[in-house]
Amino acid sequence: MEPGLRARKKQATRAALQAAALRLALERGPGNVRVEDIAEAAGVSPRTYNNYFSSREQAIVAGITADRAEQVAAAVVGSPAATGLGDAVVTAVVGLYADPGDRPRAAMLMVATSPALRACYADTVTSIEGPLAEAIAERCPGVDPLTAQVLSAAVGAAARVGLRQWLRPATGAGGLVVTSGSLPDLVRAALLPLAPALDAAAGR
Amino acid sequence: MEPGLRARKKQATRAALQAAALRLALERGPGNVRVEDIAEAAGVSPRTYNNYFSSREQAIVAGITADRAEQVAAAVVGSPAATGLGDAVVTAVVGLYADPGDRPRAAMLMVATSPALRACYADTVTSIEGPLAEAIAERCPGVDPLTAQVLSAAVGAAARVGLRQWLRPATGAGGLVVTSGSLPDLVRAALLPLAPALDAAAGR
DNA sequence: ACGCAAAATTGCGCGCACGCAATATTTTGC
DNA sequence: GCAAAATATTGCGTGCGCGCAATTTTGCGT
Repeated sequence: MEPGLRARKKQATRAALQAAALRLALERGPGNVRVEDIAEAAGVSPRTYNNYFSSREQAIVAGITADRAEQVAAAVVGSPAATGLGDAVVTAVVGLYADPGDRPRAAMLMVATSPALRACYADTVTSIEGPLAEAIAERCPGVDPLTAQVLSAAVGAAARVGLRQWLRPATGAGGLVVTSGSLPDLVRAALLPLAPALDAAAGR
Repeated sequence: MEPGLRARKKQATRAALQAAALRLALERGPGNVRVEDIAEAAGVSPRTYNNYFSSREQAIVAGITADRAEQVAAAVVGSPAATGLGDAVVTAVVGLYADPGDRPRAAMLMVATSPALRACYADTVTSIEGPLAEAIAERCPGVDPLTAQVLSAAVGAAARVGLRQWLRPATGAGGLVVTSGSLPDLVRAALLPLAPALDAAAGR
């Protein structure tokens, strides 16, 4: 059964809201954009905005991190069967942060600047946990569903730590090493300590 | 240097706010308590409330989960040196959820009922991550600080999953096993998959 | 004891999130 | 096609979170 007019229109307005939010935030700065503005730009009532997104920042970051979840899940189930679960997951997640061009880079800079956006952006990794858990369960039919959930939640948490580390504005004083490498490397480093747990669960 | 009058008074009003919030929430139900009420009960301005807590629910849950963080950290560094890091951490965290009496149980029931409180309660485990990371670093001087952070974040995430599982209102339909055991057992089960990662990091 | 600087409290105003009920639009069944 | 059921959009009202500036309280040196 195809989506139907209703669902398609819903997706359309959602996309319009995301696009409008991102555009306005980029050209005015995130602090100078009210929900009213976004709603107007998308041709919809302010109240309707909050039917789609439950915070002002959500639409902006949603415009950046569109379909992370499906990406990771697909990468995990699609990785060669020979590789261990740890490698598969780490590679899949790191793949999300390979630099994809120029427009996104400006967006990331904006995210790094605004604390509210940082927080919201970190929260988006939560959205991958569900699909990732399913992917793990599918790849390793033997594991307890709860274990799969736990592992994916742990992966999410680790990714958040890596993210946080990357967009830390350089604390200055006490920090011994402030040089944060490239994002993918940082995320990989953050995920690595979890590999033993993943492999142990996979190996039963 | 002892706290000084200033800091002590601050702690006093914070405690008063927590107590008032918890009391009012228990006797009226969490939905029927406005910030204004809590502030008034604590003899302070509504604006001041938000100088101490940044959400309406925070004061309530703070009244329940007082000094979790120090507890866990102490338990980790204080556990016998012979036990592996995995066992030490698991035991320490599980120890937080040993049933401590009757008043807390009523409070937990209230938390389980209100979605907003559930979310806020889950967020509180985040507060243990910092101290836990320090404790891990102290116990195993060899490990990378980033690794310590990652592991404690993962532990927090796992604990959240256990919590969520426990206070799930029984989805009914598709759930094969809805019988959730006791909270401590559930949390232990959730933490167990991470033990390999902890031990691996500790053993270098 | 006194006054001054630091810090906490307070009032004010703005925008946001959301429940609720009314309204408009789409889908379904005939 | 068309009425009815299902679902989406909107306006309104309430409470919340917080930046800002004025005011009060606290701590300390002399």
